[in-house]
Amino acid sequence: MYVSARTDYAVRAMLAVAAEHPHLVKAATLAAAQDIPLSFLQGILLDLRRSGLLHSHRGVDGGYALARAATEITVGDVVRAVGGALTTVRGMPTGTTAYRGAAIGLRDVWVAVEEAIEGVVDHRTLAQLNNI
Amino acid sequence: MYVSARTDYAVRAMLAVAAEHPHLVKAATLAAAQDIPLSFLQGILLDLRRSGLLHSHRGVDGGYALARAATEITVGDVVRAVGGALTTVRGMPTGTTAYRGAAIGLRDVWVAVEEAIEGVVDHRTLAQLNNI
DNA sequence: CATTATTCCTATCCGCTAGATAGGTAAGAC
DNA sequence: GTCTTACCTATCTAGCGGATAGGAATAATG
Repeated sequence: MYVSARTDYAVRAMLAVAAEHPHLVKAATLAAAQDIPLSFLQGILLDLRRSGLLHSHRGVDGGYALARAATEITVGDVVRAVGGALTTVRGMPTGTTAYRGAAIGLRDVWVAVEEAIEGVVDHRTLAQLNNI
Repeated sequence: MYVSARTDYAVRAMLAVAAEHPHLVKAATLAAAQDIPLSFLQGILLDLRRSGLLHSHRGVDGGYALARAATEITVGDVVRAVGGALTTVRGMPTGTTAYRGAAIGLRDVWVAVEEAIEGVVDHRTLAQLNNI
């Protein structure tokens, strides 16, 4: 059970952007505030923009802002935006793997794990996390 | 959220061994039955033995057997045996990471995710999964 | 309108670890 | 002693984490 650096960084960056809503925040500012390698962060921000979670603007005083309200974005949305599926087993989405023999029942365990994770991340919005 | 190949293989191997309890099962038999690379599986079996989940025996008619009853081994036990901590974020155990600024609340989310996963894997025994 | 500074965007390269493989060593049964 | 099997070590490969360099778009300024 492993949460990748890419996923962790993505949620932290989204929270930092949400805290400044609706103002634009520069990638360099996010990198410094959350201690994230800038170039790596830029690739993550690109994924978040393509997934429709962020809006970007170039030029002087450019930066990133939330594409919709912080109350309408969950942690699960962010995880799926940068990682594809919420949960994977050996790189494959949970539930697509074919088990056989004594391991047939294992598939249901991984599915149950995924549902348990969904129960947490799909009910935590960025707005809730920002109200410390 | 990733389940590594190592973890998936470990649980499948344990289920295959449990199905033959209390007879010894050879590593090559496990590899063929569950379609796991033999050499990779041998390293996993070594971890499971060192963690006290398996008992091994060398020589002719050697192999592996459960160290305790299948009713007393959970999926969580196996996951922890091969992966160290049940859940990690960027390679660090959940709860040990230090967040700051707008991301302070994120730690509690990952902790909640870990507890949700524990609720599943720590209540599924090998015996339950073998009774299909 | 052209220039320029700023910023997002893209492509490429490097180190590390997991996944996977092959070969050699030690222990138990006959 | 010989065979079989677990056990250990070394090696190869692909992908993630991270760094560097440059290109493309935007807005301010003269």
